[in-house]
Amino acid sequence: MDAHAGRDQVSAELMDGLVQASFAVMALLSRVAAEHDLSLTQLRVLAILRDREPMMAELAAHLGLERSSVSGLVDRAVRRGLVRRDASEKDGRAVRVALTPDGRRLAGVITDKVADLLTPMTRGLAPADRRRLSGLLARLVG
Amino acid sequence: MDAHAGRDQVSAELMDGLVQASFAVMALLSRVAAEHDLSLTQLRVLAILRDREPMMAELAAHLGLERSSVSGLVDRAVRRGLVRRDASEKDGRAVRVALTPDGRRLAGVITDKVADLLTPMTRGLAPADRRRLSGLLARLVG
DNA sequence: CTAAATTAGATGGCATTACGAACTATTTCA
DNA sequence: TGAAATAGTTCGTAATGCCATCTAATTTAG
Repeated sequence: MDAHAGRDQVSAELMDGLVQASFAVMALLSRVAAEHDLSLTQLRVLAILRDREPMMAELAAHLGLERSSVSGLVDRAVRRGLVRRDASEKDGRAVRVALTPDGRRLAGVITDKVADLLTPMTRGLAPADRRRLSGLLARLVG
Repeated sequence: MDAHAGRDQVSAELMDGLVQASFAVMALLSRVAAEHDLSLTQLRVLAILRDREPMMAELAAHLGLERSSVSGLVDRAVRRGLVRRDASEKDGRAVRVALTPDGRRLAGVITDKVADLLTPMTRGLAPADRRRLSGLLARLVG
């Protein structure tokens, strides 16, 4: 399409690949989330809490959301019994968010399901290519 | 964590890479969208309409949304002057959705901006690696 | 040591998003 | 022609996420 002789710009092909692959992955994640009556954000919360017990503000930072948005998010997760609010002992204002056993269980199930669904997406790639892709993506996000 | 000697499962590393890279790309897209007072979905609509003038139902299929969701989406885009609803001549019920000149202009600006922001993400990759990644992603989504 | 400023989080009001069910208008087909 | 199917819209509902505001606890200054 537009040539855009970009000095050092990402190529249109790479941009397209990244964007399309991302949408595909997000669609897959949304599907899995929906199967368990979760939003994508709730799914993210479970994933984040798998190896952290952050304060509300930290969780908000991880999610890239405002504190106020996370309040309601955590409310709903608590109502479902997936997440727990623990009062901090150091700071009477602060709250530590943690998975309940149910939440941890669900997080595991979801991880497995995502792997299940991601597998056919990578069908076209030989094992060596998968390893290559894995390495390249790691360097991309790292 | 869990070994899960998956017969042919996607590796935990690849899953992580794909998911994390996708979230990074989506965050970037959301940021660009927000800069122009658009939601991620509105941004997608503009991108889709760049090379199509679909019926409402086709647009819904592209987005993976219900028809009813797309009605409001298009309403708001029309109100902003980004998108046009053309009555089909073949079918008195059908509506063709198309970009207005303003919408097309904005779509172009956004594409450029996305390329701009994607570039630093790929800073860690040598040109050859970028091409490799591009090819691998193409095969992933293709 | 108290008063002011800061911080953590919650709350309320708002627009958007997305869904499903019900509705209208136009085809299509029997 | 009349019944069924189809294209979109509308309506009611829940969730998301923002901002501004509020409360309570903690720091910092004077």
